[in-house]
Amino acid sequence: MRSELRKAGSEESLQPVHLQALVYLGKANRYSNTPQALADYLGLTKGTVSQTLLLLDRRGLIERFEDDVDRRVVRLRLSSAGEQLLAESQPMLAWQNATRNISPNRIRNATSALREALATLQEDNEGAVFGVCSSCSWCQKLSQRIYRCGKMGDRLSGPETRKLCRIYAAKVAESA
Amino acid sequence: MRSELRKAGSEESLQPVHLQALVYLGKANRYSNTPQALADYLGLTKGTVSQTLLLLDRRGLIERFEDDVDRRVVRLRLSSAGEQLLAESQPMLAWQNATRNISPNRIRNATSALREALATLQEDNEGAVFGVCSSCSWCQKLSQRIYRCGKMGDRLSGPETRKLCRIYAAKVAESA
DNA sequence: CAAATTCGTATTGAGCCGATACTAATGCGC
DNA sequence: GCGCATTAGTATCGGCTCAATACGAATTTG
Repeated sequence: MRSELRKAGSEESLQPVHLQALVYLGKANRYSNTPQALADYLGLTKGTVSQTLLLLDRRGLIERFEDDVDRRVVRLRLSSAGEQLLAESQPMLAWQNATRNISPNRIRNATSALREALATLQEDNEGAVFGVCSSCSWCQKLSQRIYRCGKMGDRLSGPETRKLCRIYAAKVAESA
Repeated sequence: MRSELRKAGSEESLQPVHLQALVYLGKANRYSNTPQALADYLGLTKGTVSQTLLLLDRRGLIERFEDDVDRRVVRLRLSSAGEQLLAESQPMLAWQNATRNISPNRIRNATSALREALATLQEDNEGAVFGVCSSCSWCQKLSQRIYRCGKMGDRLSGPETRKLCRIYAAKVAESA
């Protein structure tokens, strides 16, 4: 994975951590597109992440804009150049390819086991727990296409419930 | 994982990569305890790894000695201090704990799927393929406790067949 | 409104990392 | 035996990540 990331990044002369940041920003929902959330996700300090974002901004790969409500926080978004770079280099593609010889069923089973292990690991670490809305205990389905976050009280579109959130709360009573 | 490794290392003021190197050296068999093998394993250049080893040597965590046959190669071994540090910090312990709520059967299935994905990934990368002797196609069982590496022609003890090898060749005909 | 807290930034220093150049040992062809 | 290419490892240099610290600005609390 280290080699893979370094190779993918070197073609654009980006460091591994820059690619990881871009990947994250491409998946972060409205509650999670801030420098602090990215720092929690990457396990780095906010100062370090601030430097990373400075670089990505200079390269025109992300856009930064103020939050309307709390004018301290900065919202982050992939620029079109950033999305294009991500689509071209596809750092995760190698992993998808690596599973081509494995049956979908085994992949599903392995994925769910790993997801559980990750949740436990994150809890042990008392670190931020990230997850997608669709498996979050706060997520409510209002109608065919409208969801709602019970924690924040906002309505969410279907696509947004497939994004990554920093205030994720795992559903309990999964397995013994 | 990044946080975990950084935290475990910071207690000894070691960087993540240093711990990874120690973990590797604790698992590498007689064909794989060289700087070059470590570089392949970590996906770093030999020059970079040379620096890492210099540091680990200064700290007394590893021992370096010449190979008898080829006097260019350097053999690496954990010192007792290195083994102790590894046993205390146990960078992998967090992962084991994270799987405590998952049934052994699911863990086995997930592990085998991941192992397959890793092999495919390594082949795609044309990188070094590492694996343990027990699942290597070169490994022959001579008797109850004696094995043999068909590639190198050496006899191997039972414990050694559970170590990590750089000249690993995956068994074919596993699944479609 | 003052104090404490939180989000983000700027700066500094330690140290990883790759690139390059180098030495030394081995193997190949003669 | 004697060049030539190859391989294992080291030394040096510059770019850059990263944590620590300090700071400014906005928000919250009492």
